[in-house]
Amino acid sequence: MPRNPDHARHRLQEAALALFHEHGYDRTTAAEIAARAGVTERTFFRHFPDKREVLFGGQGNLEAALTAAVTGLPDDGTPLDLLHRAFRSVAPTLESKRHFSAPRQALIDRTPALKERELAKIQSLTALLTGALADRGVPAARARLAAQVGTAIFAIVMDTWFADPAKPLAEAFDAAFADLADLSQPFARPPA
Amino acid sequence: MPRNPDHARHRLQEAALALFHEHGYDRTTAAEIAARAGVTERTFFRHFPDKREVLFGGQGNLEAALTAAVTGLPDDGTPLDLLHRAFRSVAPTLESKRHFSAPRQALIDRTPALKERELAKIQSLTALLTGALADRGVPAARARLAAQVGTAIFAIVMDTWFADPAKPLAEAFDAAFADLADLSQPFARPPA
DNA sequence: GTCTATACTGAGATAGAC
DNA sequence: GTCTATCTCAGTATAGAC
Repeated sequence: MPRNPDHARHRLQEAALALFHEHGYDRTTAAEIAARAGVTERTFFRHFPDKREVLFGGQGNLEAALTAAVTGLPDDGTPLDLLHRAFRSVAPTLESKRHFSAPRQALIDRTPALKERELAKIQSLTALLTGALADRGVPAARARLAAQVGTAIFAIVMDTWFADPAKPLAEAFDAAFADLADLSQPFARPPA
Repeated sequence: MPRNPDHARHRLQEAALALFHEHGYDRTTAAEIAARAGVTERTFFRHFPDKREVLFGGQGNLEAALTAAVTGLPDDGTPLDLLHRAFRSVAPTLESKRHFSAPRQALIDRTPALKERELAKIQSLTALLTGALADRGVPAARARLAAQVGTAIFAIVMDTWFADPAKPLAEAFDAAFADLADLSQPFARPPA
């Protein structure tokens, strides 16, 4: 029997996304995914420690790109400014993958188990960005707060962009970071 | 037939925390928890939809208190001010429960499966606060951003407070919101 | 309360790449 | 020969169905 050493992982991910889309996450078994990919169930769990992870593997690119951007950007600006520019720098890449990431996100949003995993990934990104800011000399507490606020903005922008891709991502990031300032301004109750 | 179903739930939670502490989350089975609480495994899953949830049941009080605070506070101030005061209002309650919540949090922090669930609970709180702010007239996008930033601050403050309870929670909230103002100050002015 | 599907784990064997 | 990916077999625990 022929072995397909490097491609089994990728085939598993494609099979998983297709089956999840057809029957839903809960109604798709790991054995079914493995069968469509041409491997055994046990092989599935060697590539992915659990069923949720099959949709999140190979996502290290974004994390690496963002941390590299934060590390490599010119020195001027506040921590939030650094994150703002880092987010802008990955906007083209994100936009080029929308055809894949949008349906994937829709699936995640309607599957609580996957939503939990996504939140954990976001927290992992927050930790990486905290470290990247700290490495540049930002005091630990400020770095952490900035990273947390930054990933919160990132998540909101991505969510609204998935709902309506009309506005370019870079502009959405600009608007969201500008909105941060508005939060310090008062608001009025609606007329009764 | 047990006569105190409400107590069974509480006994299950206490048994779970104790066993998780003794043997770790992964190495504790739902059957073991049920046995120590004097009920069957089936009863465990009737009270909690899954094993993770046993540590998060009965946490609706905090969510209710925070949303009620946001809804009931006087009108003046920014969205972040509202959240700031809401957090301050629950600080005494949080401090009174530290003897229970601190070891619980330590267990969550070293158990990825529980950390995921906690992040989902935080997101649920974020959604509630977003709604509470929106009900007061804060525009939807601003409400969401404020709630997201607010819960990020809340999580950071709780984490540092668990690590070092020396500073009172109310003061920690004051300091964290002040730090946030520092982070966003450069963005308060329109770009040149 | 009972039964069962399925997610996940461990140990050992096999097959090909190097 | 080593190394790594895969398979086989046997098992436990969660969670949902009955």
